[in-house]
Amino acid sequence: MADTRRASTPRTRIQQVNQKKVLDAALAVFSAHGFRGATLDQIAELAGLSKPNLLYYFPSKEAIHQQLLAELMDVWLAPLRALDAGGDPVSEILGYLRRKLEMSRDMPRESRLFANEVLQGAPRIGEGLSGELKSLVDEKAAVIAGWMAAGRIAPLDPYHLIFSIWALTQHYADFDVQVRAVLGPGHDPFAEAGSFLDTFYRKALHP
Amino acid sequence: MADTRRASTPRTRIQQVNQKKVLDAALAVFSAHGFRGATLDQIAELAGLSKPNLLYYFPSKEAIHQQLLAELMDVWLAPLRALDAGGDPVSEILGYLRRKLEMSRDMPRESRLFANEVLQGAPRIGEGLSGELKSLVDEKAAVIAGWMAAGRIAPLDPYHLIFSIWALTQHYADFDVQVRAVLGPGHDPFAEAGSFLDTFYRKALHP
DNA sequence: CTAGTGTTTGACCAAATGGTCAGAACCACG
DNA sequence: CGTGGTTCTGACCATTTGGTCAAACACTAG
Repeated sequence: MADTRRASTPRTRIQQVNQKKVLDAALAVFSAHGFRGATLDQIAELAGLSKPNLLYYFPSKEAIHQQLLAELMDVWLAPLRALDAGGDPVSEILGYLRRKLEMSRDMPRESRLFANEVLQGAPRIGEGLSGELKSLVDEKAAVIAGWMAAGRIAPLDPYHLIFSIWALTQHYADFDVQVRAVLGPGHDPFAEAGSFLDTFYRKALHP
Repeated sequence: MADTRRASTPRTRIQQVNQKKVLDAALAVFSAHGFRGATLDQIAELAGLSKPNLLYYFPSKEAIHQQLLAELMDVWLAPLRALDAGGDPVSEILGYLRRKLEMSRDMPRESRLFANEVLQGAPRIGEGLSGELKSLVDEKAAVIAGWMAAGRIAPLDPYHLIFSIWALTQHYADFDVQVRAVLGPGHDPFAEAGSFLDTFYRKALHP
């Protein structure tokens, strides 16, 4: 019976292993060259599989890309989800900042995959942005606005405050080459960014 | 005699006009789809020329892309060049911020072209980053460090301060779709960003 | 062992794409 | 007018690339 190879439900150990190999290779290639710039041959070679074998596990290039983005969305939003309305405002926001920066440091490929997608107009996750993402941001922006109204942190547009955290942290992953080129050798961009951003936001948020 | 069609020295009015048409079309297509994602057919059609005719003016796809990047570099660095060591520190930095934000608003295609290039590891302008760009940043970072040492603005890492301005302003061009999706309709992202960033930096820079 | 299912591959295909070329059309100028 | 350079095009080409397929191979349950 035809087995509509669905990546979401691996049945064999081999399937599990190889699907993981493919997704990992695809992440590397897509994030480095963009969707159009990536080729199945590149992905297959990096995964250690033949191209037809790769296409045995995923129905198409599109499908691989889509699954990567789908899996990424959850991980990507986790730090913001963790922002706690009951915590201390400054600690919560700085904590979010720190978690996002750590993600840029530890998952730069994922960051670039996302950046590539949004740069090109988010053709494959447009709904994700105006749906899941917007809902979450609306919710957390309200929390932050509450803190501001209570005078616990400086009054700022909460949406753009969140945007600023995205921009500043993702910049270190997405523009890594540029940052390193400008700083020159002998620097740890992420460590430096950590303390810079901490000071920066601490001052900006002070009521 | 063979005329090595060099885009840099247009001889005829027709050459001038058509080269401009090509570059404009190419900017639109490259910035929207990345280098590999763009096709000569797309560019030719948008420029209103046939593909062979397009290749009469530029020797290759690469050449078009390279010229766009080369021309862009100057424009891109102009705002930072204008940062005046003799001016008032806060005004100068906020002025730089404003000029960069205006560039994001008025030249989003250029911003995305640049972002695409750097995202993929800056394969075509790597030297530009560690040469021209680094020199300029070194110079201006020293100026800012001077202001900080004199206690005229808060002490912060000047390099990362500059990075922060890049990140925050370019974000509104490069992630425009995301920003608009999250804000929903009825917003002017750039206007809001203008006042948010002004307040934000004013607080952060205060000694 | 063996049958049946899951896995892998070489050979192949159609479409897309960057680029070429010979010649036609156009245009300015003596 | 006509001549020489400039501009433009249809036809064509080689390569790349996403994807298919029949058949070979491997593994495991009975």
